[in-house]
Amino acid sequence: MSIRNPKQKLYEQFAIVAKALGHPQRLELIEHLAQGPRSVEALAMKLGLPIANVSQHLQTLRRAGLVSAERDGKFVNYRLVDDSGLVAFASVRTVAEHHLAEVDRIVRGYFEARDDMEPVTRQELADRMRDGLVTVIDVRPPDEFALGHVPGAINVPLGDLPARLSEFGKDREVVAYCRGPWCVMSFEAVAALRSHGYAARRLADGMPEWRAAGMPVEVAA
Amino acid sequence: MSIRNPKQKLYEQFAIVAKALGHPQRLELIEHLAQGPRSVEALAMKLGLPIANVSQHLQTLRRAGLVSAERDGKFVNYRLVDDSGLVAFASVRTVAEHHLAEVDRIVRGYFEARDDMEPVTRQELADRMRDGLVTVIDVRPPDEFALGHVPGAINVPLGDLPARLSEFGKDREVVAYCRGPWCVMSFEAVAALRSHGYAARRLADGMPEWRAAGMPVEVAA
DNA sequence: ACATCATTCAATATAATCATTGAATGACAG
DNA sequence: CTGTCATTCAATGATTATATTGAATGATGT
Repeated sequence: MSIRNPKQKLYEQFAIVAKALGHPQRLELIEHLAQGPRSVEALAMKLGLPIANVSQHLQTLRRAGLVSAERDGKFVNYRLVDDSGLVAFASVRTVAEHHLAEVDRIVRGYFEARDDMEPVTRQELADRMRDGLVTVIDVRPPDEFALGHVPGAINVPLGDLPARLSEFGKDREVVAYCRGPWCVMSFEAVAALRSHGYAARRLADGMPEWRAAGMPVEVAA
Repeated sequence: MSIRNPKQKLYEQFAIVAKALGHPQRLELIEHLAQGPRSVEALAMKLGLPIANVSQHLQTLRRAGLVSAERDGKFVNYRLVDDSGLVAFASVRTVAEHHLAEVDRIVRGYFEARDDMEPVTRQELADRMRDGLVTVIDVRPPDEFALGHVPGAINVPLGDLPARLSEFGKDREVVAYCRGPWCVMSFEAVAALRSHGYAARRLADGMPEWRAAGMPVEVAA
């Protein structure tokens, strides 16, 4: 039996955090919780997973200090304890973006040409919105939109997009955003818009990053 | 059989990176590689692990895009591909520091009073060194010291410390640093120095962070 | 060609993680 | 008190990660 010295014990603690981030569905849970607090059931619905399974993943995240739980009547609401989990997620994502060829391959699947996938930066979007040059659409579900969105953005859940194409002019660029830098709904929205002849691009990241950058956020009344 | 959509595929890629960070000994490997490139054997020696085991861990890190390998004669030298892996490690560490009680407990084990463990910041150390107020010791092994150290620091490997206590004056504060923010050698050095009546503190982080901050680095001739 | 050395590979046993199921808990409403 | 509902727990098999061993590979020097 190996004696574990303090160094190893410390590293084991760090590894607990990294391990908690090391499962695709826990990452998805973090992304959803970044939109706002949610009950176990709500999260299970969003991910399309059994409740017991989600409950266990949430407890793994809690043991890693990433989320906290608070009981509210029959429900238990989970939330991110602070931004540090998102920062860790973002830095992991950065490694994958820069060094895993597979990520490139997946993203490229959405677009014909490489320059088509160049996203709009936060600042660029803010400037162009001020000048009235763009239509901004938030492709998340209405409940997430209600918890906070880019001022002036229209809520067009991805499923509704085909039926609502006529709302947009082909002369104005449409910028789509959703939950985060790699939330695929905005990729799909842009791909759909383009296939119908609209000029469309993605915002480089999503709502939590917009909020974290100190940009104005509009909340439903 | 589940069909994996692009969203899930993306998250699986991110999870590969996080999973690679999710093992204590792989984190230790990263910390060592942050000092400079190393062969498999050299790393195995430093960690005290079988070579085949280290080789496999390194390949996990390579598949995650964190390290790269280059053959040099009989040896294969591994190195961090860039700083992004260290950034990810640092952000994972931040979560653990802030939210895992166990980390606090381990660190506290080295010190009697809480304020005794307050570390010296990089800038504070630079200022006080300029004024000639402190003795700086680098407690890493000589080979790591040779690859780059704080200018003016004395190399006192942890094992040699007891025999070399007389080199320091009890009127000058001694600042110890090693491989990174949680490299326990500096904790142990400070604890040892204090138990012999010296005024000692730790640098808040280690060599890689000092270098990354653009501070001057001295390399052995 | 041969021996040597660093590394990787392949095979194995062990351990940890994961998804699923059904039962237990804790809160609320009647 | 009873029934209902959200969540957690406990137990299970299935999958995956890990450590260990010994053999295979690839480069070097004689």
